[in-house]
Amino acid sequence: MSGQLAVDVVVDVSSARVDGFFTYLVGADDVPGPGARVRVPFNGRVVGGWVVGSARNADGLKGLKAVLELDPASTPLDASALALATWMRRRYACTFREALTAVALRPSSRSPRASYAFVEPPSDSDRAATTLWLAFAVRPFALVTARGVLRQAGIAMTLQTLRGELDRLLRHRLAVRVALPAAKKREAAKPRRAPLAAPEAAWESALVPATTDQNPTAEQQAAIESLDSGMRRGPFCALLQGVTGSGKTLVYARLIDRVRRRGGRAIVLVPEIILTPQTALRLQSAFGSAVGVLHSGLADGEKRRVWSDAAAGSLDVVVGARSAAFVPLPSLQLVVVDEEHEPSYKQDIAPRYDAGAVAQRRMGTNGGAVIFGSATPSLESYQRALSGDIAHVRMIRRATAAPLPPVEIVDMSSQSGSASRRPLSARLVAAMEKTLRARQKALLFINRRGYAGLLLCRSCGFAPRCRRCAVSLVIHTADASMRCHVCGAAFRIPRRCPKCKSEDLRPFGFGTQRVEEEVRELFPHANVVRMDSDSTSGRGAHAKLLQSFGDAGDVLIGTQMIAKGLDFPAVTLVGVVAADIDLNRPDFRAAERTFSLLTQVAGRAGRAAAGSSVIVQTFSPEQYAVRLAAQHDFDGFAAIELASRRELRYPPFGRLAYVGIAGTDSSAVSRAAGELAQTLRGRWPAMEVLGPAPDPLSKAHGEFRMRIALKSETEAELLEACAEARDMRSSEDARRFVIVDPR
DNA sequence: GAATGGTTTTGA
DNA sequence: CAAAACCATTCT
Repeated sequence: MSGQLAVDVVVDVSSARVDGFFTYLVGADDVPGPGARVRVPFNGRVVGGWVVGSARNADGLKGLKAVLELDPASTPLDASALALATWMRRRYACTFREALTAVALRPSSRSPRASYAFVEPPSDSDRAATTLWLAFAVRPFALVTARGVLRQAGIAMTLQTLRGELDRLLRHRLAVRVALPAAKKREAAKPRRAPLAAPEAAWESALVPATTDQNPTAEQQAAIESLDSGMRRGPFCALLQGVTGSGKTLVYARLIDRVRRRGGRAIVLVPEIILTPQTALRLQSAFGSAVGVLHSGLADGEKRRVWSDAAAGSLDVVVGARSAAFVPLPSLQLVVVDEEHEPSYKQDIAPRYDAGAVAQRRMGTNGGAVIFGSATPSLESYQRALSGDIAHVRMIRRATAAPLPPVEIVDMSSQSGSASRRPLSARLVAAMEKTLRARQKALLFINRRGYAGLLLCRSCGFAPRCRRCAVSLVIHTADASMRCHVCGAAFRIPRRCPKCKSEDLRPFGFGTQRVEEEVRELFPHANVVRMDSDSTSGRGAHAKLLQSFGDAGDVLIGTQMIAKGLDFPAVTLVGVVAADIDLNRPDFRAAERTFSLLTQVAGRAGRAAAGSSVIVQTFSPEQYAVRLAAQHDFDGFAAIELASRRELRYPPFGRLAYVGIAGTDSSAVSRAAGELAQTLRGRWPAMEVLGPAPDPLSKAHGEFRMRIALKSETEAELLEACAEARDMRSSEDARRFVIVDPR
């Protein structure tokens, strides 16, 4: 017996081709445990990696290399984190490494950038290399810097070509790759607390009149007792379905309080980063400094601090977006998923996990509880609650006892003549007049930013589209540009039609900017605030706009970012400018999304007292999602929607996955997609393989996109097919991505 | 993804 | 004829 030991390591190399672990030798006196972050030699270079599993005897294993070092800076993952990553890998058809980067605190995105350094002068004949040598003979340089120097010298080069050139220098041993010294790391940086204080204070005064020390209503109390008794019985999962304004946050706070008294800890997930401050403040009023905030918007250092505080046990509650589902809180006993129907809980890049499902997995294995809260649950959760798979607790009254506001539908197709080209109907304008005269506030919701959805040529029907993304360019008046909302490209608005040279170009379809213009014209004395991702780009801009609306605003115009979580008691009128925008999206969830959006927006009205109203403008007044949202009838809507889902075998009646194929060569993409679909059909005759069809986003960032939909009765079959689709060899110039349980 | 080694292409 | 381009294979 040699006594030599070995560990299995997942290398931090981003390719599906190296998914799995590799075995390395370790010294007997310095054995890294499972979950440790190490550096290992890999194919001629040094890469990071995670140890999975414990050390074992290396006898009989030949040709192994040795672990170089243990990363002292990172805390090892515990066994449950490793188990969670293992589960994610299969569940979301991602690589081991992708799963681990989600479960571990994501390594700094600004890792020391690899760069180059000369070791010998290049030959005189190579002009580019000689130029670089003159500039960087003795110091290392980065790719981008090199390009700058070359451009100065009049040598233009794409990064791609430059990379090739530099790689050639490496091959010829004239240069080496080095890691740039981590001098730019902010060791000496001041804590980033101060700039955060002001916006948070704004939230407090504008939006958080209610703390959690109010007395629960009878209905809230009943919900608390029922959920708590379920929680005490072991692993537990429940849907808390409470109408907008029913006071779900108070219920969460009380449950967390009980968990905490029993020595447990809790995570509260909210759908978006901008919603964390208000939730955190409410919980801080109850639990003080035991509450932490964690999301991807924090600076690296801050993130690290919260993460380690949580792991050390000095936090009892962590509030955060999606990624907070992984915080390593010891004795974690409760995860609250607020607004659980929100699609943002699904991560849209690999690993494409769903934070709610992750929470459930964590609590299922740890014996804790998950509470999904929503006024308009996802049909998956709702069906599970109906079938008794998870507990179902409802709250049908608002905590303030204010009634849900009446909703009036305005049929925009009956608007005649010039009125039909304006965003606001006479009915909505009249209601706004009345509201403003009473010194109350109005909120206008339109789910499209910019001025107009497209520019239309009246003589030939041509509408400019983004060449890289195949979507209409949206008109923005602020800088007279047309912008692609997929890739961000911006163009000047043409005076004449690029196709037929006609000058009769007209904006078509309304956006927030157009609505703002209209409102300013109609109500010149009103204080108008517009909130969309264009007006909230700066740090704290979001909170500042809300503050100013709360203080002196009359009309708030915005996209879906104003649909959630706002609580302005003075808002007595809510107008939905165009309910059809989401309804017409080519997605099986279009109706569900429209229903929930309308309900959430309507819920912003009259939270304090009676006498508020909601006006919904639509071209489809009879559509069931619109009609039933207006009647506040979730059950009625769900019954219709579930019946149609059942018929088409869409979730929750069967499992769904998309396999996407993307590439710059359109025919290669469709050939690869066709072959893949055929192979899948042959391999899985019982499974429904739909397509390939063009992805709803048929072209994005210059890549053509196709999509194959997989529908299956059983999870095992679906996941196996997904893993196969991902791993299948393909010689084509087409990349593949798998989305299990799309939202 | 990146390195390696083997094969084909290309241009003075 | 050798450098460059291409391509498949492998990584412990």
